[in-house]
Amino acid sequence: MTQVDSGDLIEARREHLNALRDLGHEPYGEAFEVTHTAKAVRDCIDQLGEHAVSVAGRIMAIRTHGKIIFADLKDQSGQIQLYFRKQTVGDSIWAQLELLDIGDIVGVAGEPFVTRMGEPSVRVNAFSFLSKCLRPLPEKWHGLTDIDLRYRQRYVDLMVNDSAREVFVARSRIVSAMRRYLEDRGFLEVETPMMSTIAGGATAKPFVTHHNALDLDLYLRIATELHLKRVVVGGLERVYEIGRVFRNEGISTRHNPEYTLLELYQAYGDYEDMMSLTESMVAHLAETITGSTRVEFLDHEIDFSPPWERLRMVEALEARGIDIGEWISAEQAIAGARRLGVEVPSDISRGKAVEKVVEALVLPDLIQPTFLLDHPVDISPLAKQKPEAPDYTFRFEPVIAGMEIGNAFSELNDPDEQRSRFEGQLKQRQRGDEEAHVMDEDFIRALEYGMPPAGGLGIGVDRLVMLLTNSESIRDVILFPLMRPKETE
RNA sequence: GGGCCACUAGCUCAGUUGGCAGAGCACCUGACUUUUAAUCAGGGUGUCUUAGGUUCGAUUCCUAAGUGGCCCA
Repeated sequence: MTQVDSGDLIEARREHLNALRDLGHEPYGEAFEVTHTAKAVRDCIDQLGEHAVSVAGRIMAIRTHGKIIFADLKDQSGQIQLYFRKQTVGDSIWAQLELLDIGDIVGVAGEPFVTRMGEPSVRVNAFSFLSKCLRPLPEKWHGLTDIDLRYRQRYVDLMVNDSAREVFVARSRIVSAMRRYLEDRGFLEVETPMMSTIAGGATAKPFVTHHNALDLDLYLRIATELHLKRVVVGGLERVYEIGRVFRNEGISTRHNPEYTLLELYQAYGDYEDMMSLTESMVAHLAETITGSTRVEFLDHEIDFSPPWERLRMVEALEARGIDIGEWISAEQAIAGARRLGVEVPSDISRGKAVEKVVEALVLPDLIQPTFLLDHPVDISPLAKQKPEAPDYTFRFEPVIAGMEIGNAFSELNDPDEQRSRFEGQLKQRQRGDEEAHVMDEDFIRALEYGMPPAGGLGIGVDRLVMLLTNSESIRDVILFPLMRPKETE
C-alpha cells in the first residue's frame, strides 16, 4: 500500500535515474576510494589545509543557491557539508547535480575548508553517484517516529535516527567487551546445537521444526545449558556461549521470541563465584560502554558498582509479611498466592506459586542491582540443593530495574539426584505444565561420567543492552524484532 | 486472553458537532555564487487502514476486521 501511495515520488526519482543514464552516467557505481570519514574531515579541518580528501555517504539535505549548491553528506561517522560551485565542477557534473536526490549515495573529492558561517565543508571538484535512492526519506527534523515503521523498516530508522544507530553500535561493543572479559579469564567460546530432539536447560515452550531427510521433528533450543555442561564433563573447564535461544511465548517490551543469551560454566566454582563474576563483569561493561558504573535508565539511576545487594527470596517475602513456611503443599501455596491478590493457575507447583508471588510483589521494588537468592528446588531442576535446607537451592537471579537479567546456580552434578529431579518435572508435565523440564537420558549419562562441581551463569544480553542504552523496549535493542506480517506483505 | 487508545499526503501532524480534505517538511516549476530547518514566487501530489451498516450524503456515527501502542492477566 505504501509502495503504491508513494508512486509519484518514486516515479520522479526514476526519471532522474533514467536521465542520468541518458547522460552516460551509471547511477549504481563501483568501489570508491574513501580517504576520510565525515568526522575525520570535520575534526581535522584545520590540519588538512588544501590537502584533497575523498568522502562517500548518503545525501541528507540539499540547499541550492543558483550557481552553487550546499549538500549534507552523512556516513557512519557523522555528517559533513559539501559545497558545489558550478564554475568549479564544470557543466558535466553540474548537469548530474540537477538529478541529485536526498538519500542518494555519492562519492566526492575536493578540498576541505570552513565557510564564513563556520561550517566545515568540502569544496567538491570530483563527484560520482554510487547508488541512487528511489524512495523518499522521512522528513528531515521529525525523522521517522512511527514505532511500527521503525521496526519494520529498520534500515530507514538507522539511516535517519542517530539514536537508533547508537544503540546498535553500543550493543556490538557490549557483546565484544563481554567476550574480551571472559576470554581474559580463561573462558573458551564454544558452539552447541540450535536444533535438537530435546529442548532442555530451561522451563519454556520450544519451537518445533522438521528435518526432512531424517523425517525427524526437532526443537529449537531454549537454552544452551545442558550441552555446555556436557562440554564441562568432557574437561573444558571454563566455557561460554553467546547465542540465540528461542522461546515460544508472548511478546512484550521485555520479551522477544528469539533473544540472545550468554551462558557460561566454571568448573570447581559455585554460585558465589557466579555472583562476583556477574557484578564485576556487568560493572565493567557499564564502565566500558557508558564511561561510568552509574547509568541512567528510564526514571532511575542504576549503580552497577559491586557489591550488589543479596536478598534471599524467603526473606524478601518475610519483609512483606509473607511466610511461605506455612505453604507446605501446592494447594496451600496457590491459595496463599491468591489471598495476596496474585492470580495463579490451579495446576502449578508450590515453587511456581512462590515464584509468581515474588515476580508480582518483590521484583518491581528491586531497582538497584540485586541478587535474588535461594530458589525453591521444584522450580530449579538443574541446581544443587542447599544441604541445610533441601527445599531450596544454591541459585540466584540478578534483578535490575525490576527485570530479571539472568539466572545462575551451583550446578547439580549428582546423576541420581538429577534423574529424580527430571522425574519430578515429568510429573508436573503430566499435570499439564507444558513448560516443565523434559527427561534427558544422555545428559544423565554424561553426569554419570562425573562433572566437576561448577558454577553456571546465564545473562539475557538484550535486557542488559536495554539497561546500558536506556532503552525502554527490548525491540529497541533488537535490529529486526519479530513483527506480525502486514496483510500486503 | 481482557480493557483502553491510535491509524488522515512519502514523513510529522492538524481537521471535519455528517456537506468539495488541511499545514510544515519532502516533491514539481522559476529566481538566487558561502547556505545550513537557506530564502522568495507559484503548484496539493490523498482509496482519510479495510469491509459492512445507518444516512439524501460517511474521512467523521455504528459494527466487525487488520496493525501497532499502553495497561491488566
